[in-house]
Amino acid sequence: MATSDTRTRPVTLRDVAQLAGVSVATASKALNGKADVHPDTRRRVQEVADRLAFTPNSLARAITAGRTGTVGLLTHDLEGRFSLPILMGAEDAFGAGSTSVFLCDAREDAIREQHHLRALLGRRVDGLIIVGSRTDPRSSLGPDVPVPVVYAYAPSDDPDDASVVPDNVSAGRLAAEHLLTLGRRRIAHVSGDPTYAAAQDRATGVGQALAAAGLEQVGPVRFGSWSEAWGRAGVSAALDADPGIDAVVCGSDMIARGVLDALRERGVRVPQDVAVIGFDNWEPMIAGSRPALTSVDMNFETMGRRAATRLFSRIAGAAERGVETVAPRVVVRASTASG
Amino acid sequence: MATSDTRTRPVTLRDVAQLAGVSVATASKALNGKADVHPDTRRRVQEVADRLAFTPNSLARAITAGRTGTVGLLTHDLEGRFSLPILMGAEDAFGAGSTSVFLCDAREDAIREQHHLRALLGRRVDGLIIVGSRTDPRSSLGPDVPVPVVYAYAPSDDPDDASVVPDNVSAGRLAAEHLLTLGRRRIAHVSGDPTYAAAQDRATGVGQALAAAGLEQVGPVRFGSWSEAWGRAGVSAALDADPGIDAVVCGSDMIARGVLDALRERGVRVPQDVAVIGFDNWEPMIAGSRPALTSVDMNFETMGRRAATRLFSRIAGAAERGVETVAPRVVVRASTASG
DNA sequence: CTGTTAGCGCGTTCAG
DNA sequence: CTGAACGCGCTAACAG
Repeated sequence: MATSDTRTRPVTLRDVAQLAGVSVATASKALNGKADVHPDTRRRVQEVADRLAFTPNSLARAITAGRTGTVGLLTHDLEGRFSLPILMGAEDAFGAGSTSVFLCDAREDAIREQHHLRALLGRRVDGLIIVGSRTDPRSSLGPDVPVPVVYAYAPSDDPDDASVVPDNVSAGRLAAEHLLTLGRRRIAHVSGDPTYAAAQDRATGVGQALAAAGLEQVGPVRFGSWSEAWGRAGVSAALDADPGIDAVVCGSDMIARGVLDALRERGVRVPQDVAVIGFDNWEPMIAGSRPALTSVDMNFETMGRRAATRLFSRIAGAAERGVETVAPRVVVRASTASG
Repeated sequence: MATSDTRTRPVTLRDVAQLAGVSVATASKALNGKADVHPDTRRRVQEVADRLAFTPNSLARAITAGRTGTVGLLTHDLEGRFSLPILMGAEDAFGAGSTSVFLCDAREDAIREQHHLRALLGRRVDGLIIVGSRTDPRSSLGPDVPVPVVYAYAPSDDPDDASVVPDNVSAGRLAAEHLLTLGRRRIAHVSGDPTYAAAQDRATGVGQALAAAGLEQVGPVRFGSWSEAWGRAGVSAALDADPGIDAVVCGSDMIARGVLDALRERGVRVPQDVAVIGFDNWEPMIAGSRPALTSVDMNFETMGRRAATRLFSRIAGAAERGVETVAPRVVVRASTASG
């Protein structure tokens, strides 16, 4: 039957050369746009290659080139909230085609990380992007990895490594400044798990902005967990303590979602009575919120692009080290609409 | 120290052999556990390899082996809702280590798909998994792809291809049967975009279960969009038309989330007055819902494992063709708790 | 302009 | 038990 040739050996350059009646070297030069090939010859070779659907074997090419045109993306972010945008940014930066990305999920497990690391190095990736699951510094892979490494989202604890991280302090500042711009003066902050650097950093940023405006935050930062349930509970506690609150900074969009629900149920109007802002600009949370939620976007795609770009520089031999932050931006929606 | 040469060329088998004072062949045999090597020699080679952190070059190995130990996962699912669980299932099935996965995002774009396809084939992947963004059949890559292909989530329109898809008809049936088990008899169905096969299939399943129980659905299937807003609007319309509804099947967890909110705001108690069930068991939606949402899990990870397993069979030469469905399961939570 | 030769890193014969 | 030689697919350097 037709499937007899199931294992059709892929077409090689040799096949093309043979059918075009030239040597492999000539065929190679013709297809790679090198000089010193007669136009006619080039065209003929090109034609045959197309007809045979010839795909050059990158592996063989890699042997001599010394580079495989492949990078590894080793993530610990199970759900892909950070790693997918980063992957997309990286794909963009690498320019479709010349570089491909191996994605491995280490699931917060050092053993698995080690394992994938070996697998990736064995496949001779040209470089590695390591994505953490929180913004707290993580242990460096060390200087003995034979390829350049860039850490994304979670920085390496070794300042000599290259890291690209979101700027949560700026994000906090931006959030508070946005509320201040609207004329809000009695601002509370309901955040998530206080063991997360992201929670602390955002709180720091909020504090800076308020201090700069000569204001004090209404009540302490109410830390809890990264959940809607906590958002509901946290804002209730805040309102009970200080009914005069006119804005709430929420540690994440999920928390904001809970805050919005609780406010609505208490009959507090958003944004007229209280303005609400979240962090992450996470579509699934934003989409259903009432009113539509203003949020600080951490620009993960940019982070991916930057990580990829820095990795490229390092692959090319540049020194590239230290932590680079990615500036966030406020996406304004109804929950802080002026008026 | 050694790190002076930043671009430390990866250690090759030759290096190991030299330092161990043996030939490459001996080193190879020693490290690969082949017979006919003196135990002492083996140990010495092993030691040197460890000391040098030698990682065998899979690329070179692939040359002779004819297989690269690499598969491509080409997805159109931007957000990773399907492709990430599938990736994880695939990683599991491949057994950590021997096989790595190239993940590419084609973003619903045929050009990009073609492009990534070439890149993957050029890297000589042993096989491909193609993940669609909806369960509607997609055009086959055709028989000319030189490696085995398995389609996941979206089946190929060519029955000779191998596909692994969620069983949405069963899912609909399971959902309705679950409600029937609870004693609910007046069941409405609020679903999403009717152009999606998933919406139609789930509706079909619901209809089958009701018919089998000798019941009629309360009102038509209310199609709309895959959004919370539509969930709120849809259930309101349903209730206005038929106040006696005692259960609602929701086309997705997002819709269910909207339905729950609308019911609560109307003073309808869940599950006492109306039971609610969704589809997908999507954690971000489930987490914040009040009460906790019962949902039909489509078992994406299983889908990934099955896709990987079938791909393996095909790589090994098996015939493997046709569409395989993955059975869903109901995850019961408070929104349908009995009592 | 084109063909020949060498070699990349590794596994695999096949002689020693 | 060991080592030299071959080949995988391709490109670079050199001859013609």
